[in-house]
Amino acid sequence: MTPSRHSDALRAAQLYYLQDLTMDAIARELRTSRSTVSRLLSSARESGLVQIQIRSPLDTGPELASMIRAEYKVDVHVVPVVDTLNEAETLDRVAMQAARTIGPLVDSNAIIGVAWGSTLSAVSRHLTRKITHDSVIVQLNGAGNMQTTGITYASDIMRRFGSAYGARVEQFPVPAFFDHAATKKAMWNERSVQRILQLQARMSIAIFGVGSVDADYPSHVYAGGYLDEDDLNVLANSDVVGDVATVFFRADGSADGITLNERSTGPDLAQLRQVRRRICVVSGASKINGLRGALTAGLATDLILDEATARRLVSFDGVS
Amino acid sequence: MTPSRHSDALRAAQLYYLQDLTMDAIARELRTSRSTVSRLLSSARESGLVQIQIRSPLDTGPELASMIRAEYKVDVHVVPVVDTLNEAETLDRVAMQAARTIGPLVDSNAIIGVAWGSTLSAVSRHLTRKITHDSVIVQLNGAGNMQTTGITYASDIMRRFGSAYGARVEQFPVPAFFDHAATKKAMWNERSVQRILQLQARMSIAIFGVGSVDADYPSHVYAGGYLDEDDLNVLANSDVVGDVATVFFRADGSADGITLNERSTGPDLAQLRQVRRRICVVSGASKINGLRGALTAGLATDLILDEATARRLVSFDGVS
DNA sequence: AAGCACTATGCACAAACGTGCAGAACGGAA
DNA sequence: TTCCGTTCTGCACGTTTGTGCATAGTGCTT
Repeated sequence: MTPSRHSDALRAAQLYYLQDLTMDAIARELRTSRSTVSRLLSSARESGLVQIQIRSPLDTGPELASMIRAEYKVDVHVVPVVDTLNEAETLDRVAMQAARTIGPLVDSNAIIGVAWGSTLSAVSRHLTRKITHDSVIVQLNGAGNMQTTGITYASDIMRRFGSAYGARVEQFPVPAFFDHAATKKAMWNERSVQRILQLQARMSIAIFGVGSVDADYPSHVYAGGYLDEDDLNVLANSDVVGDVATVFFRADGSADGITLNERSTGPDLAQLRQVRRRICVVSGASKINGLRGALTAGLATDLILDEATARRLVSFDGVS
Repeated sequence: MTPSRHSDALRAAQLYYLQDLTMDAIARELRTSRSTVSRLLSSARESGLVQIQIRSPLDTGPELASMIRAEYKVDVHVVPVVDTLNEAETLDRVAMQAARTIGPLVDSNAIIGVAWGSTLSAVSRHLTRKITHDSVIVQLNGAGNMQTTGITYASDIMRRFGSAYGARVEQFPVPAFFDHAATKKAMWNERSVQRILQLQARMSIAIFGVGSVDADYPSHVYAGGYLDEDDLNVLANSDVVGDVATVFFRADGSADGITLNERSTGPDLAQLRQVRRRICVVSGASKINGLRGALTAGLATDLILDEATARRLVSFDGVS
């Protein structure tokens, strides 16, 4: 009974959230049982019919969020955590809040660029549904590596985004890094690749994590067989601090002359900065160096991170 | 303890609405009692920190809302009502939903034009707080009449808007109608009046009800001593169907040649149509004729009305 | 320092809510 | 029509949440 059920859900949501009736009262109004109303409301939230968002006041005293906001000119969402939480639990919380924060930003006709990695994977698992039209999810960078084509991992993430927002999914079926810059150049002229690149150029939202070269638990990129020994050595001996979508940068935000980027498949930083809404999700204080670089480079317009990392971000700034 | 209390509220709201923790769990995390958390969350909702909104899908089958939307090109919010409700209860519901719907549209630096009348009065009583900066509430039309200066009534409405959004309030201290068009012309050149007019010209949101000449319970305008016998007779014998902010119009949406408007203090229809967001709130099916005129005139971008009126609106259209 | 007015807190109880479960209703397929 | 699988519904129970009240805390005045 999808037709009337949907409109019942809308009605119930209006009465509950907009008029503060109790479920009991709504049940009487809809001539059904209270439990059904409870379920209608669940499905209304579930399907994105009801949107709950938290607008952190932009001016709250000298707090973490506002300090970071002032320093880096980004919209900050600090996820509260308690120190008894471990890495995985923290990631889960951050991902959940990120998913819910992204929801309201997504709209019809959006082109949403999505990177991959453990952070994005976690986020994708917590997305709340929201019905949109003619939206597209486009993969930001290739995911193939020397062992696998990377299909399953990255495409699961993409697929979850797609189904949460009812959007078309456009994969980017190339390796994360080419072995030879020349191959990349050649591929970039292929029409199948051009199509993806042109979508990327028209992105209205980009969502990504950051990799940090010196993280305690190195990101997929640094550990997952994407780069060989030589590459890793070069990285370690350079002043690269991290990456976004497999594009590397230094602490000062610069990326020029980093040869690895010539073989990488992610959007270059200048192009990324063109995107109206660039959402960076970070969990785990050990990513701090990569994060600072990304912020300095102006890669993000919105930052969602856990409290512990936020604290380190500002204390570092104070020291330096 | 406003500083930490506020940030506790934010934290609680994030944990509750964004991460689905129970209040109990949040209480432990904040080292306080569950009841305090309950109260923190109340105040977070209360103060507009948490925004709940319902996005009615724009494409739901052949329903009331979408029929009206298609016909008049407005964003429609139909307020569900049961037929056991009387006029006053319906108005209350509509007003409540209107207030909550308006909330998310208000933002910092907004200039919000507000009319007066029983509908607006009801709406003003249900506004939810939302902190904004440098917003202004500006009165759309004068409220003085032959008995009183209209100060208390209209200014209560304005004041409530102002305090809900933390906005400056700009009253319009003139009568609703001048006795002589010439006086209006003269006053319109006064600098004190000019200031208000210029604010009105820069409005980003306008909120108003409609008056209908043949309503069962005539609006304030037609009954409150704003117009004398002669005026009312002229109206009754003309083809005027209603008014918005004391500016009259015909069923076809036209207003040219209606002499009363030359003495009225509301913004003329062309000017009103310049406003980006024009929110019309209507409760009570007897206002149908005025409403149709207003919609035909393209005065509203958003319409909030009760279900019964919505139903009559489309059935009329079907018949004619 | 004491007194006072006001606000915030936790307790305890009542109200409101979510959900497993069993039965009803529905929608094909035979 | 009957059967079976699926979905929807209401009940009953346990959990979660709101709130009046007494108490503790806070800041301001004298």
